[in-house]
Amino acid sequence: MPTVYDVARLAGVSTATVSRVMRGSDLVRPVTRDRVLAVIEEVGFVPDASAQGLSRRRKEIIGLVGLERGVDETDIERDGLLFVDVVVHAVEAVLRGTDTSLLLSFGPSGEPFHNRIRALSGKVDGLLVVEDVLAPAQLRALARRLPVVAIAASAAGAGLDVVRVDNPAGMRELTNHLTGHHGYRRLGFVGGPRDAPDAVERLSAFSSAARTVSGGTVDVVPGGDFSEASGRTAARVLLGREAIPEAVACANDQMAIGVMRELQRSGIDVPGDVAVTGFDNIFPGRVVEPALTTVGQPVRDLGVRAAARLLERIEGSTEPARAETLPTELVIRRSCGCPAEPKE
Amino acid sequence: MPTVYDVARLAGVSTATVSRVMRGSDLVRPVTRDRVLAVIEEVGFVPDASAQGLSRRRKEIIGLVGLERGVDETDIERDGLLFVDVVVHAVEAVLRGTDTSLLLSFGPSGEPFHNRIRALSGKVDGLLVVEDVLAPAQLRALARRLPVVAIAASAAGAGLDVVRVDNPAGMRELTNHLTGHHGYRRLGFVGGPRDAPDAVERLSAFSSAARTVSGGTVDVVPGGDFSEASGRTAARVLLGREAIPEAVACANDQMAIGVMRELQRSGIDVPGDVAVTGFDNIFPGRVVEPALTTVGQPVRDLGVRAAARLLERIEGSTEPARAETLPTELVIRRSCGCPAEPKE
DNA sequence: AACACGGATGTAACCGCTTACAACCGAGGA
DNA sequence: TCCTCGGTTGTAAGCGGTTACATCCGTGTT
Repeated sequence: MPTVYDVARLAGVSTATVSRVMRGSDLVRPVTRDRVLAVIEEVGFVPDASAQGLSRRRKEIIGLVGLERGVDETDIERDGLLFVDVVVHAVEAVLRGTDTSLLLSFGPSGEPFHNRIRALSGKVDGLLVVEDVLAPAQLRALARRLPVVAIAASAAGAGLDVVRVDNPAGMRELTNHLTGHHGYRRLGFVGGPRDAPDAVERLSAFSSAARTVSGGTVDVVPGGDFSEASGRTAARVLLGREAIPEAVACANDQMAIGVMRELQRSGIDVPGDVAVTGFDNIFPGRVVEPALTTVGQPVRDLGVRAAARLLERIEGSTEPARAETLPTELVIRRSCGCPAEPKE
Repeated sequence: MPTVYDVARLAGVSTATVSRVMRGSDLVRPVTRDRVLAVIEEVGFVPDASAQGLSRRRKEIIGLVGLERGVDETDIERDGLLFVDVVVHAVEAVLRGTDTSLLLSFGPSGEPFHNRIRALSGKVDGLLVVEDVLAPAQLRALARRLPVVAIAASAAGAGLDVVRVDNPAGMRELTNHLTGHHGYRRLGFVGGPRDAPDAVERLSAFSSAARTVSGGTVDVVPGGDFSEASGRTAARVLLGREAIPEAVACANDQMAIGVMRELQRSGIDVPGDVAVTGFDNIFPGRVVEPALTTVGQPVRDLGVRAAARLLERIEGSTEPARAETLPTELVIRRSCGCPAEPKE
């Protein structure tokens, strides 16, 4: 691999000049610049990022760490992809306008992954942390070492930048639709993983909203893992109850799809006998039968805002840390009992 | 940020010893090691990866570059996620057992992205290239600079490691099912992007297989972009034909779903009037009505094998470059005209 | 003609870690 | 007692860029 020294020698200049050309400095005579560029092109010189990073104290890399949920490989392949991947693509899109790249790492929360993240922190200029991969204390320790922005994390706590979605508002809106517009009273809820703050927030918002209407009851099936399979399991649990709720809300769309399919398999009509709703507004929810009523969240924006914020921090922004909450949107389709939408 | 020098001073040893402790060398007296570790823990020392990389000539980072297709952000969010993301997760899973991390970058093929990749090559020890992001010549130039493994690339050409899927075999098997088992003769095909070698291979395999049966004709609608929306567009094109094919195969599942939905919207029964099939076996294909008959490909394995191969190359393996072809699997569900599967 | 000045270029120190080699130390052997 | 030897630790030279500072050179001044 050619180095600046090789280029300098071949172009008959010093390494300083080569470096100046690479970085686009304007105090190089055009004729010199061209000579250097020609050599660079000829030998295919690409600067070593480690050397640059060491010298400039800037690696031009940010990291993103998130949870890897499915234990079953097939699950990962089929179900687990949506949330974090959308965030990744959004972040990458923001980075496309800069010189920095995205390093990523997934893992199950726990000691080994924590160590991995620690080592990773030596490779990057800043870190995006998705959901609760780290305990609050660990997160805070990390944030002392380098800029950190949390995405969809519960640890809104003091002095941390967080970007998240307004789960309570979305859930309230959905609940009002179910209890107000449709008049359902006996409600059910299929919960998600405990380490997903989103899931926790959704459940509590649903419960409290549901209980404000007179006669509203909530039958909670906890402990899903956001997969379609766990939705089916939850449906079986509900089928074993004395009375099945009139409407079942789920902590995310995939579980909702699982619930619907399992109910249908048992001859129950959705939404005729039981209404089912999701949360997230992912693609499959549009194509299932009946189409899924859900709450849409601006996942992509989540990534965009978090990336932008992190870049500012890396640039040295010192404005106080702040939690940014993005709005959700109720998406009414047919699984709640509403008629088919006119459009489409 | 504390450095080895700080740690060395505080522990009363030399930087060499600190380094030896960090790297787990066995020629450090246990008592010394413990003292050093205590200091490391206390000051929260994390080695700077740039300095390590420079010194060791190893960055412990590999890159993955792939195409970003959807121009429309919404499309990306809803449709575009599956193939490359599965690969990413698979690669990441392999890396989890090592000290190396994954750097990734997406972009539309073209000059700007090529430059980005070039710069990126200074940050990594090796590169995974998904589909045809680069022209063969560029790919080859890259491969001269550092280890490269191509995934699902057409450039099987000389001297390049490639891991891919046996599209022709899968397509042949599917075609045989349609023409043999079901006896369809007037066939249609909805093609994918020209820069997706998979799409190209699938089309040509389908065409040649279909034409080997007597009376087999193929009505090709080219130029889809793998999105559901482009499937709908293709369906509209087919609806404008004098005669709609008896069976329409699509270059991927998402387009197949689009085709089905658009046909159904026009009152056409699938599979009663027209059979539709996909390719990929993604999650939504299982939940649509009718469930989609498709060809499953081991996307995850693609990532796993490619990552493993790249790591070997980085370790210095000099065995000759080789193309590895993974098998596909016919997944029969209902959209081809077969009755519902007994199980599930 | 001597001199000041500013633009272009070169010199060399430094970024933080690794590692070849040197130095040191205590124990065992002659 | 002196030497050898193996195990432990220290010294210092890189790794490949960047950049503060020094140097050089051609003009314009006086």
